[in-house]
Amino acid sequence: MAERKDDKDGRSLINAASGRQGRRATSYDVARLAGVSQSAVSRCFAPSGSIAPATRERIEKAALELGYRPNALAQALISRRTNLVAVLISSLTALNYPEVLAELSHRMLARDLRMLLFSLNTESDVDEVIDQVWRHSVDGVICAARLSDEQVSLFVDREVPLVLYNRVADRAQAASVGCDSVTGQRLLVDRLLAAGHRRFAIIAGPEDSYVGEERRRAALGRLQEAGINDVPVVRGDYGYESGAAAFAALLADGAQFDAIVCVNDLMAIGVIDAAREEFGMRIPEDISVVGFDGSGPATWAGYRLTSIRQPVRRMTEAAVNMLVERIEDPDLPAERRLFNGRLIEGRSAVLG
Amino acid sequence: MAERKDDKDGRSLINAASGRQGRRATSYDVARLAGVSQSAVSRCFAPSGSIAPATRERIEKAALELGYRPNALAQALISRRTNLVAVLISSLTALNYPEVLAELSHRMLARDLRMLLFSLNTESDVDEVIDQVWRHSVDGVICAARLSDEQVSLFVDREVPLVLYNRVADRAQAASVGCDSVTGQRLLVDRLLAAGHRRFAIIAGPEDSYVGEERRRAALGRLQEAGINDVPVVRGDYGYESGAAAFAALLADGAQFDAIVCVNDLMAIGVIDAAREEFGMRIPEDISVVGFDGSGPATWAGYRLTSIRQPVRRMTEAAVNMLVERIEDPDLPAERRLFNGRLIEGRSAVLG
DNA sequence: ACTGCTAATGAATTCGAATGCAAATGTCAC
DNA sequence: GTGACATTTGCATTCGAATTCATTAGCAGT
Repeated sequence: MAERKDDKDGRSLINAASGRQGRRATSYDVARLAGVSQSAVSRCFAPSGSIAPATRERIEKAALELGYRPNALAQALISRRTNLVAVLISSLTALNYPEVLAELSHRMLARDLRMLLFSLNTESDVDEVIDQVWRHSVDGVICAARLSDEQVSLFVDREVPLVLYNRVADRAQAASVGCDSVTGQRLLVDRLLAAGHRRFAIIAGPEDSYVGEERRRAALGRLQEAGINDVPVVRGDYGYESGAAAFAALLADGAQFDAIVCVNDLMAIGVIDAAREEFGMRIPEDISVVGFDGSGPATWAGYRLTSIRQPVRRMTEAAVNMLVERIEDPDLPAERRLFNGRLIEGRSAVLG
Repeated sequence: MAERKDDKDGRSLINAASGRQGRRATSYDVARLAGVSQSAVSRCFAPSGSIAPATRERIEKAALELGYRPNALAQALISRRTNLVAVLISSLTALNYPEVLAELSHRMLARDLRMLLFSLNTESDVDEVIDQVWRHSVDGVICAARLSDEQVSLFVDREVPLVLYNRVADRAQAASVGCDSVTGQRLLVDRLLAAGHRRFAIIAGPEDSYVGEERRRAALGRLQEAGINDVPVVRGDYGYESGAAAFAALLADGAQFDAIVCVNDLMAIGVIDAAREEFGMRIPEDISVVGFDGSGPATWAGYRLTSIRQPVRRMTEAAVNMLVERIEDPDLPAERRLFNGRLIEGRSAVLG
């Protein structure tokens, strides 16, 4: 033991003397310089530590001098709290993805949480990513990417708090936030009905997309309520090109419609561009187009897309809040928080 | 609680029995079950560990049974290697930000690195973020956000490998990757000159933006070579609105021009939309507009922006490579790698 | 002066895996 | 059978901070 201490003394003298080559200062270095024990240093930096004001001052002075900052790894290891949150997000498809990420990042920083980001694309990545998340002992996970029920269960079984963003788990129990598709599509469809539209088409997302299917069903449901059936549906992959392709497919099929409901903005933009540039149509005079998300480009003067703006700030805030609650009390039951989007009255649909 | 499904194969039963408090299995647990020492378990999972095949098999079986995965925190603490890379990125301004992030994420995952993401917006955040980065002992940093020279020096002094993305440090030494503004702007300006344009305007970025100023100077320089001086310059903030506003300002100033060089795509799109929708102009017939980045929306049929496509894949690959090299050998000298962008022949500029 | 109490402090232990070193085992040659 | 040698293995220590527990100092009350 004494030998160990001497060893440390020697090294840190060199460290202090050269000031350059050294490993970073530890709480022991600070303790020695301040003439206190390592425990005192730890307590000085802990919010609940009981320390005499004079001692605190000495320690803070020494810490400043050595440029000491507590090592997050060591803190995490002993306290079983990493302050890390894994954020899983599927790649670029969504147009509001940068906004969501930025909001999450700031809210998490404000809550003293750090973001471990994983961008998923191919299905094969997921299990590898989940393994990494597990190995890093994150305090929680926010997932805005497709997750199978088994994968959700993995988190539940391991008691890792999980909040799903804009999706839900089919059978497994998981907290989630979302933007209400039913009221959103009702606003959009009612808007189109009021404008006199009676012949609709829908551009939906992939079958395995939760929000896509929800929005498709909601739109179809509302149309059915209004006595409109046999609405043609084409599926895209949420991408710009797929919107244009879906539109072309509708035309090729000889479908009759003067209003198109797209389940996201990017496909709606693809539709508008294809209609205008490829087929020489005018929007909204020839066809009304509506989207969903209210993302940046949707508001551009070139599109002025009629859409549902997701309350991203409130949704991300809710996601982080729900996660923090579940980190502090892992026994909280699953919960789903649904927010209503706001109708953006653009010019991509004729006025009623 | 503890309502696990013991139906499958008894594995979860044992798992539940041994770790009923939810405590995850450690190398000691595995060692005990396999009848070996903790060291053996560690060696079994280390790439260089020397283990008898039979022992390895026993350990792997036990590990599987307990769902054991090495704790990244403990590994990092002892080995002084966290496999964490901090990525600092400034908020949503850049249109190619999602692409950059996705590419970085995948390349890092392939290199067994995890991404700690910080999204910076206000200048005030930065020091707080740098502190967090330091406390987490990241192996390196990739920065695509504004960093003062002092802040760069902080990383250099602490010997944290740093690679700057699309920016350089003024005086401090730091590795960096970028897209060459000079050749890029030369391509664009030459294209406009060949089309017969002689009256130019430039929409630049904020004065404190490195790439913005570089691109502004490069465009002005090339124009000067062609004997064109007195080019009006208006500054924007890289945002869509600011492009539109800058265009309106140019018109209000009575500037004479038929070609506009914007230092990024988003402002160019703002210009096009303002010209078309607000001022009833036709693009490119009335005015040619070029951008820089080659981001997604720039290729949309509604814009078909003539622009310089940054080789994002190669740039991110280079950034990660340079960082890994410097993690493995911290004494490597600073280095700057510049890539040439590719001219995208859009339809926002008249053909030559 | 002595008891009783609180606040401040330090020694020792802990988190979970990696590793230097020594011991044990095994292999082969002579 | 012995010695030389390579391969496995385990013990003990290490990384850096938090925390428990026991101790001490400080101070009021009687």
